[in-house]
Amino acid sequence: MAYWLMKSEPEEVSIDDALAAGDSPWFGVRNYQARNFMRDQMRVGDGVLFYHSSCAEPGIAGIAQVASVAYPDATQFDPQSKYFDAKSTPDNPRWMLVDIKATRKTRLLSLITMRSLPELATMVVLQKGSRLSITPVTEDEWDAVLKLLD
DNA sequence: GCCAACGTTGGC
DNA sequence: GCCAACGTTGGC
Repeated sequence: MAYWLMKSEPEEVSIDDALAAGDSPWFGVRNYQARNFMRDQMRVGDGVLFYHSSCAEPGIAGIAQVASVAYPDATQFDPQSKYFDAKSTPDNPRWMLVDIKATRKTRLLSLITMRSLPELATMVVLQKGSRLSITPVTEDEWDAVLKLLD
């Protein structure tokens, strides 16, 4: 079992949206490293910290689980989508995703608070220059975050 | 809106 | 394969 932090812009998909939707595809990732985490390393049942980014109060807003293995992101084939990729074909899809199931909304653990806590200092998302939308979380970091959210 | 940091593209 | 130019992310 592994753990992850996944960023979502709440204007697009918030923790409330995700809770209402049930299992839903984590569409729109267009970064190879983030794709590779989903394609190669995620397993059903992995723990996910649901993070709100590009908003007034960025931070961890809920808990989720990986709910499927990887499969092609349908938005890459849709010319109407802002995630359309003309260089990708159904025979050779470039972008993969997993389904995510939100399990609960938590109080907001803000980025500012996260930065102030020594037990979270090792988190990849907090490293200087880090902007990956999906980052691995260690078991110690996961335990520390859940303890803070209790 | 700014801009640091990082990723991608494409000419050579 | 190098690397300059350009694009994107995302906090502030």
